[in-house]
Amino acid sequence: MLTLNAIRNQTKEVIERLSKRAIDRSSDIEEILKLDEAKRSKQTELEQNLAKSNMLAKEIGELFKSGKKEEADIKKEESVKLKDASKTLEFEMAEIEEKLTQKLYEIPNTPSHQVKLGKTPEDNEVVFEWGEEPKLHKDAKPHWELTSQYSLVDFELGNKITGAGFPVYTGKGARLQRALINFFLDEALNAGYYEIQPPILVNEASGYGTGQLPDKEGQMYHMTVDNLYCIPTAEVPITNIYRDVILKEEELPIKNVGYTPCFRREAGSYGAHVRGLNRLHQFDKVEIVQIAHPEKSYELLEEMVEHVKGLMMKLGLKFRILRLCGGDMGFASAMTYDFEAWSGAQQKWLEVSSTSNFETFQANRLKCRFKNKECKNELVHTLNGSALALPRIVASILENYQTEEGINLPVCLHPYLGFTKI
RNA sequence: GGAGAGUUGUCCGAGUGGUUUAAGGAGCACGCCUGGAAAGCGUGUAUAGGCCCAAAGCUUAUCUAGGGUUCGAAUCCCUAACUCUCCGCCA
Repeated sequence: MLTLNAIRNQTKEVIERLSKRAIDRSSDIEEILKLDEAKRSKQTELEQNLAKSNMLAKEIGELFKSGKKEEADIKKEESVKLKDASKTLEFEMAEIEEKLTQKLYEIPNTPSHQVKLGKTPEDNEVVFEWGEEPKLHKDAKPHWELTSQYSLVDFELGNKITGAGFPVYTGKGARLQRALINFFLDEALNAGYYEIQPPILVNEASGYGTGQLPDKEGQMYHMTVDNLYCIPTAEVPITNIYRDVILKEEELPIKNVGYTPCFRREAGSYGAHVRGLNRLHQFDKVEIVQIAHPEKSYELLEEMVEHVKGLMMKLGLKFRILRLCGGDMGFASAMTYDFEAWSGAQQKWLEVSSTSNFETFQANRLKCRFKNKECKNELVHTLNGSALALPRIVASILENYQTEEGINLPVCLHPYLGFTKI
């Protein structure tokens, strides 16, 4: 959620930055400003009333004490009248306030200056590309055939136990998963991240904190009996650690890493592009999260990008980095880099990481602040990125490293695997 | 799941309807004192808002949360969350 302060004091800049999402939000902003003003005038009126009531109550107390009951009764009547007036004002104010927050919730984050104006994925900028086209033999197969040929993933079995999109990893497939998770975690630890193992069910407040609620309610699995949600990403519990927290400036930046399974309903997406491991309801991901000083956040975003880059290079997978255009960015993001791994047999790019700076958008909802040099509380910036999401990495590895004699796994994984080849 | 007890500021802790404008203590910060430190003394010590160009000042709300009773609620009533103890169940 954008801060009212920004909308009020930097109106022009907010509208300008929002326009990069290829939608004009100026009328919404105008409405917010109007509602804000209306709310404030009601509030002033209400508070003056309350101040009077408080004074009267005190006077009545003193009159009672000195035994002047009749005078007290007169003041009582006055007080009752004031109270009615206050109730009306309070109601009116609450009504305006609700409209205001509703409107605020609907406004996406303002893209950073570096983000290009654009509407669709075609407008995204490729900022980096690395690796060579794998030389595959003529019978090279897509990963969903390899997984069944080598008994790595059983989609049918998952279908039986749970449903489509919940694969069962078996044998070397399961061990590859475990190796990747450990590799990603160790790499993050070496880069200075602190490991967290969070709950994978979260409450409503956490959903609101990172912005999954109310807008993306349909994306999460919801346990209605206990009103808990399955996390769609470790970002939700790990960032919510800092909900309602005031940090010391010297604690920043906080760098956390966590592995969790992730659950996404992905309602309405079926067909060829969800084949095999391309899109699942449950998948594994190692996530890096940073809580940053506002002046340092973009530097740290680049640092995170470098970290993910390093992972891809060690895995030896051809990949590219996109800086998303305004229209393709997530609702809460101010700037996002997507990493795409090349899938040699499918001949297409698969998104394997999304690394973003949310600036104060999440921090505002989370109420995560730090005490700055003037001892004032200031909102932090939050950042996160996948480092990395497993299924599509597995797909790329299997497809790109396949030979007629089997699949040669990346050297960096050997110590984690206990075997080198499938 | 059942029964009981609890939740007050950074922390401890007093407080059963009106000088609570949240006592007192500890911690922390600053100052005095000191050769330096401790002790001692003094001052300060939350959050979110509103009025205001701003500051100063004034003001509202916040004693786990949300409702209610009352002229007036930390205090009384209702609901919920959490913590502790005992019982039950359990990897």
